[in-house]
Amino acid sequence: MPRFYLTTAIDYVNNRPHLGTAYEKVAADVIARYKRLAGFDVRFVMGNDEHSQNVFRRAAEEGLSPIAYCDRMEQEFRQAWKSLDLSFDDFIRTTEPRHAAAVTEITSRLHAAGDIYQGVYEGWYCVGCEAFKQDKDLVDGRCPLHPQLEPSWLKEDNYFFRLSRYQRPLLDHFAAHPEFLQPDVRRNEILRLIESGLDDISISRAGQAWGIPLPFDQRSVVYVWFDALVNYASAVGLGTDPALFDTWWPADLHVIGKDITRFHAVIWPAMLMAAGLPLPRRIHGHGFLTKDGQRMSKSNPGTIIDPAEAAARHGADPLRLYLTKEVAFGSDGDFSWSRFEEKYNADLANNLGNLVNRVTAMAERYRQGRLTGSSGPSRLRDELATTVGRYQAAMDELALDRGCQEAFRVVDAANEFIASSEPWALAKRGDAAALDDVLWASAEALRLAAVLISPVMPRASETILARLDAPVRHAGDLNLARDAVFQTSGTRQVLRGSALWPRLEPAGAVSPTATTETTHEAAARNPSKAKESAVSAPESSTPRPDPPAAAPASTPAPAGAAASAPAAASTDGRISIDDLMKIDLRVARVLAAERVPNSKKLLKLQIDLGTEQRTIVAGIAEAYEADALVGRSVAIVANLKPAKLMGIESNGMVLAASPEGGKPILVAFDQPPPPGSRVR
RNA sequence: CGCGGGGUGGAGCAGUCCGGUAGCUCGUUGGGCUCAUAACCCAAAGGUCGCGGGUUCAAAUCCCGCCCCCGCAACCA
Repeated sequence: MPRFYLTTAIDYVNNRPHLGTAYEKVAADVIARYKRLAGFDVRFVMGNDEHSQNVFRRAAEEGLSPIAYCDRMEQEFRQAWKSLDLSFDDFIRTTEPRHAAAVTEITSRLHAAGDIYQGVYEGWYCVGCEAFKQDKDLVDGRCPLHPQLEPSWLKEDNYFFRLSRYQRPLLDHFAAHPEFLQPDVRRNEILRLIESGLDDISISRAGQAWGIPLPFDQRSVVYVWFDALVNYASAVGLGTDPALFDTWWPADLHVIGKDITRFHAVIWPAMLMAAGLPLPRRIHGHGFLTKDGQRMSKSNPGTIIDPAEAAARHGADPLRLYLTKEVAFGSDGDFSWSRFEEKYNADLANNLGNLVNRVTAMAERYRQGRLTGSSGPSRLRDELATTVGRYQAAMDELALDRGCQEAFRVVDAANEFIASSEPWALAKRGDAAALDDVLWASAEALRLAAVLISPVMPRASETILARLDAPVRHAGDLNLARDAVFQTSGTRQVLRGSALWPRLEPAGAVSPTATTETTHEAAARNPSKAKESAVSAPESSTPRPDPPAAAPASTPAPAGAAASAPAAASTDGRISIDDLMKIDLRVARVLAAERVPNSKKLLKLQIDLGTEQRTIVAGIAEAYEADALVGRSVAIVANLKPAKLMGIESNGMVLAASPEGGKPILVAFDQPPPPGSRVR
């Protein structure tokens, strides 16, 4: 039996999975299931990436040891994936011994091949990010994410991988294997990148505990990216199980997001070349999902959808169908509930679901469910054969959306066939033989549709096959060559059953907004989680709604550089009146306002505080015209340390409500108080 | 000149690499049918393919210039 080994990107566990992450997994699962359907022995691997410093910090924030935190996240991810019916065969975690063994194996090979050398990495290091920063990443010499922290100039003994050596071999490989990286946009992008020259890359970090030690220098750990890539090999036994490795390596397909193509299409192949291992056959960089046209991002909670919640709403199958059929695999796509419902009604309620109902209803009504086939009408049969061929061609080239369309073309063909052959008229006329043929053929068409759709909607497929009394009805047992073929003869006892996908009625009593509410609420419930963790500095005393979990029984977190507990946070996040009085809130009058050139959100305000005038930069340009603010009274924080924004020093902060996902709304007074008045 | 994506009938998209009838889904309108979840089938209306040049016998597609929209980043103190 031919084999097929495919992987998805492993996920950082510093955040919970969202629909964007789920999109990739669903697509990969559809491919995995399709390959099984097509007769391949499939190994489908997913997993988590756990050696990141973000994870380390995140665990500390939650009061957990890194590994305990990762254990918990594994459960969260597994649960999410389970709710989407993902059929992965293995789940790899980079903290597992088998992974460490593989990383050790690869780094040793690279070292032996002379492709690793020692050097000194020096540069600006931001403690907040725990990362080195390039000069171009710094604004006024400071890390934009942590402007209050002084970056430090660090020197670190580092090991480097001679990536530069592989420019030529990589180009040759790309030339010899046009299918190596898909889609073409990505391929061209990467080719240009390689052609422009490759720098050696640092592959180790000194003085960190969270990671896999370098075999030839235990004081350093392997840099997380280098470590993570190896998972594809460790999951099939590199360094631990040679027989398994020989069976499955090289991978047939890496499914990844377009943002990480360079790691997978440049660094990873070069590593493999250096290690003397064969390269994966194909890498597919898919696009991103947006929510209602907006990029999904933690800083925009309205765009974050919990996959399990989404699947719970109308079932995993319809969600899987949407993700597969409505988004071209490779391009970006959008998800919205209104569109989802539209598609649900069109494809599932009106077409596939209705077809199931009408076919089984006729079988029941005219034949007590008993169908017999002798020789089906050849026109329908031929048409279906062609469609199956197109389906296969599309799926083979990973055009999953087109594959789905072909599957639904089978449904259309069945509906057209029924309309044109009018079984109800045959029944009335008493033409039993013709009626039998039509009923049989309709049921066969429906059975074929169920087979073709099984990779996308495995549960629905099985339900339909069961109702049709199909000889093979378990998704895992289906075989395309055998089961996606129109049978001309046989006997079946068909069952009717209830509607698979009742039509969703728009609006009405339940407003569409009421449904979207759930996600908003979910996000709002835990604002600190929804906020991008990297943005909020560890020392910020943001009140945390969820108290740290009870002290972990396992090893306490090693005290890392920035792993210090949040300062001053008292029991429940509340502050004393003394703390409050530290904040000098004042009324100010806007004397002049102008847009900060080249900025999108910033207004430069000249304000009168009664005793003095100041310049304040406020991020309200999206909501307020500069001119409209002049003369207006605003509330400001007067004793905030100055900060530079777009090169302008801001001395204070204007208070405004910041609705989630919305534009700021200034704090206002019902009558203008004198400038300089204290606000308390 | 920051990086990237996009502008095709009312909506969402395909087609653009490799020029030659502008296609699909939804919606709308009319008709049909009654087995079915107000479903299904047939038909129709509806498009300056963002704008302006150019190449060509022929441009949505190739070339040049421009406009607009959306992400991301730089700026939410």
